Amino acid sequence: MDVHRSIENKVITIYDIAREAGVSAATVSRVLTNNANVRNEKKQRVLELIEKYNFKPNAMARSLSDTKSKVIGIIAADVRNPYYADMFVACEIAAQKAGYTVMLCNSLGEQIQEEKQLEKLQEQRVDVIIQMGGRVDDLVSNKSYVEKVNQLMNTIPMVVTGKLDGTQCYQVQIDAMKCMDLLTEHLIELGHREIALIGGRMDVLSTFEKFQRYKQNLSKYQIPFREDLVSEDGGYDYETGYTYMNRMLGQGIRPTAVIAINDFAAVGIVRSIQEHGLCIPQDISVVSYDNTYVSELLSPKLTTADYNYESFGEKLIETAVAAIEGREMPKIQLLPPTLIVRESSGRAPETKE
Amino acid sequence: MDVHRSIENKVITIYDIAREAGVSAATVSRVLTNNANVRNEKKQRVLELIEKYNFKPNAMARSLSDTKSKVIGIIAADVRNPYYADMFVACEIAAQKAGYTVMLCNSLGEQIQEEKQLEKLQEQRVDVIIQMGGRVDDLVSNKSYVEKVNQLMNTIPMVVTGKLDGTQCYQVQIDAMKCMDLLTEHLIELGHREIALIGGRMDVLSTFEKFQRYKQNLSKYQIPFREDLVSEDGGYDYETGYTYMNRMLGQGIRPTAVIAINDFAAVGIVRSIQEHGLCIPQDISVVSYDNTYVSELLSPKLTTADYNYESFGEKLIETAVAAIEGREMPKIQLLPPTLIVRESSGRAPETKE
DNA sequence: TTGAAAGCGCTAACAC
DNA sequence: GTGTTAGCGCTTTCAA
Repeated sequence: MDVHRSIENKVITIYDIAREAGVSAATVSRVLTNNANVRNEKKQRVLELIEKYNFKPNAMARSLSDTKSKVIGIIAADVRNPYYADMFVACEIAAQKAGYTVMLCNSLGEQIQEEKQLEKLQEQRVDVIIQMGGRVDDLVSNKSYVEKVNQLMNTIPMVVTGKLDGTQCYQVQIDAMKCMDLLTEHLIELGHREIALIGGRMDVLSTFEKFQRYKQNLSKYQIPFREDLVSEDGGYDYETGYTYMNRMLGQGIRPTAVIAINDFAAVGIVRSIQEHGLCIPQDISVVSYDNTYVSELLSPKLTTADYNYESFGEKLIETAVAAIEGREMPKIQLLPPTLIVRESSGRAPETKE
Repeated sequence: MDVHRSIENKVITIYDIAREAGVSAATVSRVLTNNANVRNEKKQRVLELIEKYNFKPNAMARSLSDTKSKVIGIIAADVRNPYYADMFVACEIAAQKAGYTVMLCNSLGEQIQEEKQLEKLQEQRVDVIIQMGGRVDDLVSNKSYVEKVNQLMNTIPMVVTGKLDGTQCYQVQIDAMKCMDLLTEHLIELGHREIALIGGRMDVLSTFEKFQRYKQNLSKYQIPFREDLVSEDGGYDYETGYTYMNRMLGQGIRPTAVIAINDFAAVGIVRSIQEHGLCIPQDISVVSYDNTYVSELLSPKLTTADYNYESFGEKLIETAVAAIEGREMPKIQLLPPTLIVRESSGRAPETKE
């Protein structure tokens, strides 16, 4: 017994509208979709009734009929991470502009979840799936996931923020190398030559690329690479930054600058440095990736690489919509980051120059 | 021309399965829904084909047929705020357990957006709508929004994290008064008697309640209420905390403790205090609301009121599902907060005792 | 310009 | 147990 659908409140359909307007359901549909001519007089009558009853066409019925749901499925690693939250909201806004609705699923680091989400979105008959984070970040793509996706892509196109080798997913990525260039060049210009790199796992594509680029950049400026200035595999959280920085400082290793793999790691790094009685940026500069709001909350505020989430979202949706419509798009699109200089980076200490 | 649906990859239906299994579509449907007996032999044949073709039933068709979409619409103010992100993820997890999918919309502080989202979710024929933040936070509910919601509730039940006077929405709220009790009692026990309250707007229900309770608690402990220790209407962000604390300290007003309206405001307050050369908690204690991860990132880590997002999400979904099924539920449910003591609160300075 | 009718893919009532 | 049938609410030919 559904209390929310009493007799006087039955949910109304185009047939109800049609009957009262003295036209056929087809005609009501025509004014709804607005892609066929209807005599103005009738159109007005229909419009008034729609208004009167606050009629909203049933999206399920519509998509059943034209096999397009007008919804974009999004799988994110975790929206509680502001990086994904920023991207998701940017996508939502862009999608709305394009006439689409989004449906968000969080995989929360669970590989099984990712596959379940894929299936769920498939059941919902979303028109396209965008995946950000998770398996698509892997340096070497997971075989069974690739198979799953390939199977799915027989019917639903996908766009990812990383890659998925062996699939035809569209890739919209931030230019990780360029990010590293921005950060290292900024530091080197400030006179730094002992630059640490902390956080991140090497089996993550973007991290791996950053690490490679870091080495290239050092050698470009004739700075020797030092094993003791980079963390072995770590994570992307506060703990990672805090632990590695503590270890480094504890061993008497004193870089003049630290590149954190993201804003969270940076927070841990900053805390460790401050607890060691050192000042940022006077003694040590700290820079990072992502430019989430965390970088503005911290004291000092962080110098960080920004991705321009708004245009990232737009590009993602643009690509997704193009994929739906079967229009050609480049398989890989790289987005340029920009550097946001704040308080956490400064000239290298005198003694080091 | 849909490139993703070539001939060999047509999306298959129960009819395809039925034909190949030599049974009727109804039988396939029966094994799908699993709520009618099917001879085991046939069942197996069907199951194998489902597996073979990786068949996923079309959720649109299903909901069209039984007028239940099994999706829960969620309107949040802004998932980029960790408070909402935590709640959303908790809801998503609870919803999945209950066999539901969630659809998230962010209103982003736009009143028009809120109404649009309502309509969109209505079109999607979600089974229930949960709104967290936005108009449901208003101390005095917006007339036209109430009307809109009442209209909607003829067909779709709603549950809100605040209230909507003049509607029959289910309310699942955090006990704001209890929150304030926790914080003030903690501070008073630590010997504080000059307790400031910073941030928040008085036209927001929970803030208003906190403010009232703050006054009650002071009087309960015979502490005089001082106008100069509370901010007039402010916001819920870093700036608010920073600005008000600066003003207070600048005017020579020196509370021994500050209650921030949320973690973000707390960050601004902490920074202001530190910039004035004061120590937390030795000179001034700072406590806040929400226990988002921000409270752990900050230095010192914040003492804050926690809401147990997991059970909040569960309660929200439980109520939503009950509403869908027409089961009785209390119209108002209050969730008890708990106090998380970290580094930012300590005994009041000696001179003040 | 408009209506009749078929169909989108599924569920459920009804027979057998 | 299982098939037949009738919708669910919309869009879209096809005729008129």
